[in-house]
Amino acid sequence: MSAEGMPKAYEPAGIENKWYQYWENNGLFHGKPNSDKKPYSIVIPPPNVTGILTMGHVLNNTLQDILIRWHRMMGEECCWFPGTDHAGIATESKVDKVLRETEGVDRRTLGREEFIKRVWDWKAQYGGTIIKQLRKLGTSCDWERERFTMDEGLSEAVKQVFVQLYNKGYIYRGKRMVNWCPAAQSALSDEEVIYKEVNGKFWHFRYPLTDGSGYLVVATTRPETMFGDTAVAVNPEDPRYKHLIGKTVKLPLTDREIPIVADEHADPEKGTGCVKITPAHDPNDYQVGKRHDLPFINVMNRDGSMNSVCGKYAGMDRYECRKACVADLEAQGLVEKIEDIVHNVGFSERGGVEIETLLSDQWFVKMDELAKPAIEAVKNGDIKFYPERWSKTYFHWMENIQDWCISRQIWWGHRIPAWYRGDINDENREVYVGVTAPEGEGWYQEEDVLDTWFSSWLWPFSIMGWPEDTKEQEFFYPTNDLVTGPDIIFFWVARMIMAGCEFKGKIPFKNVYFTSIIRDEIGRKLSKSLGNSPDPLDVIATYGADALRFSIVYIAPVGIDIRYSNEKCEIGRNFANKLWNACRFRSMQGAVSENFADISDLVNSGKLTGDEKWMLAKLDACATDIQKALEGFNFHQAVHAIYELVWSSFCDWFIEACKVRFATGGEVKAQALRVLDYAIWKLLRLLHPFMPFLTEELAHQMGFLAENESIMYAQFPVTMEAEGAAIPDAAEALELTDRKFELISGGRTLRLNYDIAPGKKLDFHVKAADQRCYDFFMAGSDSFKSLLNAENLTISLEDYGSDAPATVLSGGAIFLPLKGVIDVAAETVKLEKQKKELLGWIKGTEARLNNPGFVSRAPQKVIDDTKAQLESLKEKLQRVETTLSQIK
RNA sequence: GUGUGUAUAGCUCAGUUGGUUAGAGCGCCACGUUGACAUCGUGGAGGUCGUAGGUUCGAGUCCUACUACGCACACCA
Repeated sequence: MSAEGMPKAYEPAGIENKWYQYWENNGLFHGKPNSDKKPYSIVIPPPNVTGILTMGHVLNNTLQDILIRWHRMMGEECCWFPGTDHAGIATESKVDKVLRETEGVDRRTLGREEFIKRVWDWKAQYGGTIIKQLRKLGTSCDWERERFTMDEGLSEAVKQVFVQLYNKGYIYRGKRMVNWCPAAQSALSDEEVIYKEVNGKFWHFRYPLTDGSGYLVVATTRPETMFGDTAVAVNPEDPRYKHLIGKTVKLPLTDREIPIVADEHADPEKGTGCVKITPAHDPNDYQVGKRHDLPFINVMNRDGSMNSVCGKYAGMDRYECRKACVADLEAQGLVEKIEDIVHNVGFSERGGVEIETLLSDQWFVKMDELAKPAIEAVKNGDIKFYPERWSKTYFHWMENIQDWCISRQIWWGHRIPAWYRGDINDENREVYVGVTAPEGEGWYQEEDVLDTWFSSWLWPFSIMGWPEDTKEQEFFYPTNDLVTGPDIIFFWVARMIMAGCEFKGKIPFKNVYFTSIIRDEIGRKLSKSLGNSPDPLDVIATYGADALRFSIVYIAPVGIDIRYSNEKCEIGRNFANKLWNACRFRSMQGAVSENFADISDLVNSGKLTGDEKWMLAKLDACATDIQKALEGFNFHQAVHAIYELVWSSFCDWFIEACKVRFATGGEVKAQALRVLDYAIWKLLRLLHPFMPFLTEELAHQMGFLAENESIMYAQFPVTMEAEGAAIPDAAEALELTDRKFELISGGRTLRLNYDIAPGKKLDFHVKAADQRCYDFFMAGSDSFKSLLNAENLTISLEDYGSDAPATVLSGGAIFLPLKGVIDVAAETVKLEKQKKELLGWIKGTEARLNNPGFVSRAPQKVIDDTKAQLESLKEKLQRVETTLSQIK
């Protein structure tokens, strides 16, 4: 393709769509379970089916895509299993809301069956949004294997697991204190409760003693629950109240009489030392109630309103009732005082409303036995966490694990496979648990559905067809890497490990990489209400998917929160454009070289220039760096390595150094182009996992691939040594070329200091530091000269020998011969400053070497290095002094 | 309360098992556009590495305490 075919700026939109379609239509994402290659697999953390793509998804899926594309290029048989989660409560409330807004009906008026049908309809119409959006990002998921947690097969897995755990005695049903969400009108697990600090009041009420001898003052933050009080507790050792134990008080606003009991739970230091006991609405009070055999009085309806036991307050909302209670107590003179306090209150993760704790019949999973092998798997290193510290969080939770409340009083989800026979209110009615309904008359199914996570925890194998035996499981299970946010370590990661160990007898994945949390530029969480949550699709439209992917990894710090703003995507966009133009420049020099992929003959011929060896060595180092970085999940480091390679080493130095050789033409140009092509093809492959679209486009544009080939399956670069063509004298070429480039920068500084236009050709003189440098600089003098934009460049072992501004560097000194224009004063100041610095370093280094402690204790290598350093400092000083004396 | 993290240039962050001139990007300043790229180039300014101790021949790096800001869990009448 000619340069005319390449616009001056990279325009991603059309290119991205073109290649994604090509990849997907040609089945390039598909992983086959019976390959003789090494398997590599990832399961996607299934996004909510109602969801739309967020920056969090972008980060998470970019990282997974980097991993899978990298492994694919290393010749492994890769499969990334995608899908979505039915997200019980979230989806149910979302569809409920939509129905209310659009049709004016809610789920209750529709009834269970009709409502569920509507949810499926809704899912069919809008549910695929996030899946379509993920494609825009370039994710190479195996879409043929897309699954949904309520697909038939996955539902089967859920039932099997439920029955299996029930039969093992790990699942039980019982009346327990649970977290209740009045918005969803369902029980929640402990993990679904978020504690937030809120400003509240501490009300001190007078509870009159029945015998008329006064009153007790109890303090509470929840006045409305007083209708459920069945005792007042005092500490048995509390001298203030000891004599009252066994007496009763009259519960205000009711006509009930309740006992004063002695219980350790009452802390004399807290509040008034007297605590109202509401056993049906507080976990601690529940325990007290059990110890003292108190009645359990439920005072609330499912929606958080007060129920019939509350007399005239019945039907009021809990907050309304709170106000009314306080007002009425005040009127009766029973309010002692009201304090302002800040306290933690539990909120429902999904509903956002304050949760209630109340007694109800729910299904639970006993977790302690399940946890044991899962703890062991992380302890013994079968599963590794990155960053490693998350394993502490994991252990802490796992070692204190509580039973898991899995029943939800909603409709959208997997209905619990349990059936009852007998009166619904009979606690001893018959129960049957099985995959299918029992035979016989009179059975009716449990109304509740399962917690969403009860299907998600099976994801790594249910997605592969479990409980059927499938080739997918045989080949791809356990998966290799899991990439997810640390916020779901309990919800999902820990439970998947337990499920894998229990049902497959094998861990579900080997490595877990926990991503950073994305925040806005000033560190706030991204949220819709703050309006600081960028739409990734807008970002992709503006900057390109590759730019977004690259930038977000580039700016992601190691293990702490990411501060994101759209402007940061300029990093990736500019980088893409830079590479695009480098390739555009190359294509202007003529057709792609033959044998661009293998230059071993050239390497062995001994014809490589120093610059070329330097470039190839840089590529080697970068390939090694990226390999190492990705093996340790250091995405950030990998991206920085390729950025540095492309922009600095390749564009700023190597291409610039090539230009003079292109101008020379003939064999010189042909060799330069071939090495350049080799380098471009290599760095495109290095970059492909990070910027898939751009690299595919350029690989074709440049002619590295035939029309029916894809860079997706090109080999991920290894070092030239691994290719069987080690670069001769690579280390020396690296060192001496660096020195040469350093001298060139020095020369440019001289030019600027003397206000000489960059375009003006002028003479330079270089005094090489030693014979080795001299020989190397002479061999590469063509680019040396052109990079300096010099009219003449003399390289010698001699000083320039007259008054000229100079800079002294490790490779030697560079002089700018300016007859008569030298600013002696300025030069003297500059050189004196350098001399002073050098003297300081020499003094310090000598002091170190004269320190007996250093010489006797430091390793020999450090001592040798220090000595060598001192020598070079002294040499440098000498050159500075010589130059100084010549100026004067 | 327990655990855990962070503090380095104006901003956002790198900085290997301690090795002695602490780096990058952005921003800033100066100069530059007859063609790879102004989404660019060349050069420059800018940091006593949160504070105080300690270990060591040597500390941004290890230890202790403190300060500030996070996060998780627990408590929360």
